[in-house]
Amino acid sequence: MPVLMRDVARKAGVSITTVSHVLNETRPVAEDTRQRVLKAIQDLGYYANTSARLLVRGQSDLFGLIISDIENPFFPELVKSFERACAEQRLEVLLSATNYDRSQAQNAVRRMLQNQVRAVAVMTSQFDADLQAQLTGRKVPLVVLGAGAPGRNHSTIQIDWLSGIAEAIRHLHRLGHRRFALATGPQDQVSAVAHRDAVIKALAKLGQRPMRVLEGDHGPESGADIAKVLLSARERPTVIFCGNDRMGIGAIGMARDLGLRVPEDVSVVGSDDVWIARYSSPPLTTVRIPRDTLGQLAFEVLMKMLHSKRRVGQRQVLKTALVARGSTAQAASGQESSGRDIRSFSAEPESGFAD
Amino acid sequence: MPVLMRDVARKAGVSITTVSHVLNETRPVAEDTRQRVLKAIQDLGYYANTSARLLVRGQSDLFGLIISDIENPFFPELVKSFERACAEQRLEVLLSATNYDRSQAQNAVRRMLQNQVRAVAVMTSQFDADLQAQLTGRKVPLVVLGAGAPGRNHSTIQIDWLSGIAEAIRHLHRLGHRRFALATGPQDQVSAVAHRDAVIKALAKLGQRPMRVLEGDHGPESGADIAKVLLSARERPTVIFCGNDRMGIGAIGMARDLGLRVPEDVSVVGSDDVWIARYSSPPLTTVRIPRDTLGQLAFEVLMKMLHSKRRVGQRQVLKTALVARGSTAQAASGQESSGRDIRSFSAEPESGFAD
DNA sequence: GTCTATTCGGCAAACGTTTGCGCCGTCTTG
DNA sequence: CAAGACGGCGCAAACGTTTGCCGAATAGAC
Repeated sequence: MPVLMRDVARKAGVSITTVSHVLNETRPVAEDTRQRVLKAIQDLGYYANTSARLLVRGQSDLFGLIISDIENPFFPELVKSFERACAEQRLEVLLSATNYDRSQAQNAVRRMLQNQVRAVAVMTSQFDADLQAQLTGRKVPLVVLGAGAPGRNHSTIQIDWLSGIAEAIRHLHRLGHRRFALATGPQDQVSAVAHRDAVIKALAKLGQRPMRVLEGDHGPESGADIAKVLLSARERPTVIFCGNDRMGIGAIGMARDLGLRVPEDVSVVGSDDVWIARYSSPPLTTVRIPRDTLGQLAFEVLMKMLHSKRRVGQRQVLKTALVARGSTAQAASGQESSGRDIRSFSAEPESGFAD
Repeated sequence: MPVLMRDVARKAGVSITTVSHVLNETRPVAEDTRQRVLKAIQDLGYYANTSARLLVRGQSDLFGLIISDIENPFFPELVKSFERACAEQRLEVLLSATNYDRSQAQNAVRRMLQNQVRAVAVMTSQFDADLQAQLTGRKVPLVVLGAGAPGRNHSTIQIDWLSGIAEAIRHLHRLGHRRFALATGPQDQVSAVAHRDAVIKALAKLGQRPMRVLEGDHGPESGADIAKVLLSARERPTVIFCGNDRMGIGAIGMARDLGLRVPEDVSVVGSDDVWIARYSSPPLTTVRIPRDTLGQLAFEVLMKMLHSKRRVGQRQVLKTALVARGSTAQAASGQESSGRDIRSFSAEPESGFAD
């Protein structure tokens, strides 16, 4: 039983044209007429039918946001900051998750196109050139966050992992750590590869190499599994550098289960700084990526693309930063020198933990 | 530059009618014609314009879901299970968050109505009778989760806090605990009140009363603040029973900061069983509310309402259950008898921690 | 060969808005 | 008092689909 504009018009004794103009403030209407119309709208609880409006306008008030997984605590904060930025311009957000599945990513794109979003921000690995092209081909401004090669038709906001990770590595190095192990995220995700490479590069700057590199799936269980392997080996690392906070928390839990103390026996570093990192025990040292800024920035980039004639892609870089907390400390003495000269450990990812 | 049905029709050499029928499988089309049309659709990358379709059909393929806050880790799992249930019936989900704000709740309702959702599930305290009426008045099937008085025009799925909480209390009582303190969520939220009442009732069954009841805001900081007050008092509780897991984790952190051991010196219980509860240290004992079932159930209730002529509201109850983990243990001896006869402590909420 | 049944597919009207165009009074100006 | 300007508003065409109705063509029955 929808209430239509004509109902409002009849009740206010005007034409639907006038109602429309009152609603959209798109041409002056005499004050008393205006009041009558507004009253009728109130009384009837009228809302404009979005479909009809969209159909004739050919343009929605929607910005799209495609993420990997709403359950991954990395994303909600991003979603919120993006939504906040949009809300300020009276824009709404159409959210879609890929759940790490290519076909769901395709589905997300379809949703965006069908709902005629004005622009789209994407942060997920399941987003190949084809999917990008489906959007850019329709002239939909697109910004790819975190991963993504720069292209002429879309913008990118890249995460400068190196800044924060180098800071973390220097910090640990100063604390005497020389035996670093790496628990990476799934290496079929661009961002996880970027993270891994940054760690290796930062280590290299200090003349170090990771003892071992093991691949997980970004879930806490995989962090625990990897920690178990690392910590039961003959030569234990003094630092486990994890691909995200959830793996870090899993690693801390496993260390405790193995009777080791964190950070006295082993330091653990996470990545992302999701809220829980502050409340684990010990609180997790991590590399923060500023998600509130990220959402805001993504929005601004899209706005700029919308308003410029030449829809050329921009490229931005967002710095990360070390957040030092309780899960890292001075290296246990007696180990710090022995690890100095590591010879035969591979820096290539080993398998066994990908999902 | 949208691709329209007429583009497809021209390319396939048929009328738009035929294209439509191919698309919707709404009347038989000769196989070769069908193939030509499908090919054209493929080649052009055509997607039906949702607005136009909606406008004529008068009905969308959308189910609405209104939650409080996407950053609250309670909700993502609910969202996902609801989405999964919908996806199986080829329905999409329109998600809106109130962010604990009445005007945003109103906004969410407007979105639902404007997008002509078929049905709506709501789980947030910011949802009064007026908002409900706006939906039910438009004959939109509505199910209210968790809180909500039953009504004739909408369904409810209530959370039976008592089942799980009583289990937890009995468990703790058997372990010798007699000094319970309560860290509740904000008491202007129906669900937080229900939770509190259930705890008090479960205690009463065993002839106990809470030593103190302090009100927080469901955030970890408030859990920490409350723990500080409780644990620095002369008479310490042996159990802090929290309104949700985040407060529980905050409480554990504070206990550690105060030099107390969990669970040896004080047991902490959370509520909800969000994923992080498993990975705190010690892992948090909690009262689980089955969110996957909840989303599924909400969907089924809505479907039933849609398909029955008389849109009368149903009422369901969902049981909770204790999940015993490492944050609870035997009460410290020497305290367990002294708390036996508590006299003068108030069981009414004290103020000072609401946001 | 005619008639009927059946298969296939097009025509055009709706869906609820927005908006260009234009009409009707009233006010201002000389 | 004539004429132009202007404020206030309505008419009707469009937006891209879906779908009831109908026509054309072919096949089958007699």
